[in-house]
Amino acid sequence: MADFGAPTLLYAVKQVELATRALLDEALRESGITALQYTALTVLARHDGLTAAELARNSFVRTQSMADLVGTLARMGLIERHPDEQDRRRVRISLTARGRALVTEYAEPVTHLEARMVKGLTTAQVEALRRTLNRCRLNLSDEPPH
Amino acid sequence: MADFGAPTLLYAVKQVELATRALLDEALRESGITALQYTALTVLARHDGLTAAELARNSFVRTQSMADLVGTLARMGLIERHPDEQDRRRVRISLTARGRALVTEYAEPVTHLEARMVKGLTTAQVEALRRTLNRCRLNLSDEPPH
DNA sequence: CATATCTCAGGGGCACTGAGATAA
DNA sequence: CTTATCTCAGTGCCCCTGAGATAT
Repeated sequence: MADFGAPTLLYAVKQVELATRALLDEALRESGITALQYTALTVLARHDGLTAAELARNSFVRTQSMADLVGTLARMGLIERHPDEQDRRRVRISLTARGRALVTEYAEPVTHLEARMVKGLTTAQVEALRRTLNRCRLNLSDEPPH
Repeated sequence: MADFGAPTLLYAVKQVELATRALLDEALRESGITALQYTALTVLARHDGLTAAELARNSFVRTQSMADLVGTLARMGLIERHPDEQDRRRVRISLTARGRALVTEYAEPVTHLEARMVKGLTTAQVEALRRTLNRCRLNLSDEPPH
């Protein structure tokens, strides 16, 4: 495939993300959920009881946007919402058995996709990529000086 | 900001892309275009005369999706479409003066955003990131063996 | 009162499928 | 006839703004 120039790192990141999203959407098509919805499920699998607002902040989107996504997953029966007894503004989110099964079912294809992405790179290069990306994320999360 | 776990590289890439998209959308808000539209304009700035189908393949989306985006940019007066004389199925796309001016106007903020992202990294680390991301993109573009 | 969470209503961007016209 | 490009029609997800209810 032609590469129409990747002059900036921002563009390079975007391109890799576009490619992974497309391939992940394709792999998930039969399940009826999108790449973004699957990603949200994996976050919940690792952090049971998060609220929609917490998920939103983690994903750099507005609370309302995350509420849409959460509502869709709830309608699909993949997550459950329970009011927090201590702070009744909050609604904590948990995976259902079906949601957990779906995450497990696609763990292997996702691992395979990631292996394809880093093919030909050394272990040291992969670890450097991971560390660097995490650093970039932190840099972008920081409040800019004012 | 809390980091709800980044177990996979796919997730780390997604997180960085989400953060950059959010900040770029914010910077571009006054201009009335989105981060994705701006990215398309920068690609056209560097590769005048591409067709919508070529842009689509480069962005891992369907021709129809790119046609929507191109139509929006044309309605805004940022690009122009000209039929190809040699192959009259093709419609070649060029930036208008206004489109070119917009790309130029935001070049500096985009550079600043990228500098913020890589703050604290060495030149060698930044170059390794660029090379690794480009390799990942190529790995994902390759047709998988069948 | 100020702040945080959640919800509702509305709008637009962006991706998809499917089908059709045109041209190589 | 097959293939590639572009367009139209319809659908749904995702993200936004703005406003309002509820709880801290």
